Amino acid sequence: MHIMAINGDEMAENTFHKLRDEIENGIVTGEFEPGERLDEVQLATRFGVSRTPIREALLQLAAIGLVETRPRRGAVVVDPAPQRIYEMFEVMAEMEGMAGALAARRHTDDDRLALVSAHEKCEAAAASQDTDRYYYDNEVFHCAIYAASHSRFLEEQCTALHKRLRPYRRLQLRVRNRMKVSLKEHGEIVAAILAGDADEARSLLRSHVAVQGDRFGDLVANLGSRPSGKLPLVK
Amino acid sequence: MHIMAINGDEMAENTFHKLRDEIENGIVTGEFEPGERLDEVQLATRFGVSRTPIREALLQLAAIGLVETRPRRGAVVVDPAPQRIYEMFEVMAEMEGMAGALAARRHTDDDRLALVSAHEKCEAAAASQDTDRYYYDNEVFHCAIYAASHSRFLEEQCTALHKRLRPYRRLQLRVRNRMKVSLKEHGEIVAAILAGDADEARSLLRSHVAVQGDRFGDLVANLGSRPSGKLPLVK
DNA sequence: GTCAATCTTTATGTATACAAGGATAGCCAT
DNA sequence: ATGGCTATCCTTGTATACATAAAGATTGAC
Repeated sequence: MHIMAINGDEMAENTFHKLRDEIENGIVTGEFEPGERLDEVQLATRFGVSRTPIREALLQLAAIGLVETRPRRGAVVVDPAPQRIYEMFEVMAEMEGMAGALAARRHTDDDRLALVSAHEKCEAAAASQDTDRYYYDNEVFHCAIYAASHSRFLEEQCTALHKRLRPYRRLQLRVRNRMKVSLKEHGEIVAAILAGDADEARSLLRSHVAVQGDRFGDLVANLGSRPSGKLPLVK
Repeated sequence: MHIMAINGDEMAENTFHKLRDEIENGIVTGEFEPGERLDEVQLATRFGVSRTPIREALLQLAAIGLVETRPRRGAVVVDPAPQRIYEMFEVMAEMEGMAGALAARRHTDDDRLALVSAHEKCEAAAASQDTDRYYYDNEVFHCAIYAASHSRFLEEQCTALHKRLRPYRRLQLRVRNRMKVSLKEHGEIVAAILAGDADEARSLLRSHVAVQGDRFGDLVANLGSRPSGKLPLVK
């Protein structure tokens, strides 16, 4: 009798799975900068494995859209233009709005608890001016909404996009007072969802996530201060 | 026959690229049935290559969500439950609605031409009762809307989801009169977009794509009769 | 001194080899 | 005969080897 510690989701991962998560994490964390070349042998030696699982990880990341591969030229971390980042937020806003609308209609008691709990944690983080903690709790909050939509597929799509936008979301928090404003919007969103007001939840979430008006300018401005943009070496 | 505009970027693909497209095509075509196991050596011998590029192709397809890989157990074609298919259409409806809304606001003269032209081709196909042709022209029509949204990212997302839903969309066309109804809706959608009525375009596209009410029942019913007919796909 | 062509080098892409974990079938016990 | 255990085989997962194209360096010409 083995004790199967595997709970629904399987923890049994292969090497390339772990590598994929590791590299993916490195990308959204910023350890691997946008535009940076991801050398296979370099990564292989760094992680103490052969090139094979590295390649497999990189190809999966390429399929997701986190890296780009040019034939015979290897993989580089994607470096989306501001326009594209804007488009991504635009789509994200729509999907979150959808999730909120569905959540307003379909949420269960458990969802209510999770949502309120996540919101309270955000409040605590904001009260203690802990940006990092707010950054994390904010993610939990949004994921709670995805879950409450009771659409597994939508939840997956939202989570994936959310992950890709992680670096830029973080930049946004650096804008003055953004945390306070964000928290206030969270409160209204929770109220709308709990009240079952789908339309209100949708529009609130849409504008909460969208990067419009000044916020787009703020984002672009912060992009510049990013250590990225490896300038092509002038010979 | 698409006219794949080669825009500066080279089409120079590697073996695993071609294999990926080949297998992906086989999946959406129905050659590889849902739930079918994809044996690596079998595919390797079939395509006359080694296991390496096959694995790379399968892993990319796994990242996209067209196949599932269980550790040490190989890859199988995903076989989504009706509930999940419904969810996918639900999300697709929202995204198409968004594309339509953006298209209504942002479309250029070229977009108008492409849209009207695609619509007319659909009319011709419907008039000649050519289901296969309608199926293809319908895709072109929807892609024209994505393009008119002038959001490259949204366009990509829509195209990807559209591709994944291909098999089920085809099933829907088998429902009596669906082609006629679909065409009528297209006409209204075109009118709304050309008129610049974003809200109308959104709601029309939403209900055009969504699988609600009877249509969900029709879909599920047709799912059962699937394995019999390998879907001939107009390429 | 600059530019270009060719050679060298280095990294990618594919094939093959090796290791290890399931699956299956056969055998033993109840 | 049936249930469980074990041994074998087969497939996946990873490492290594080899081929080839692209980037860089070196040398020669103008």
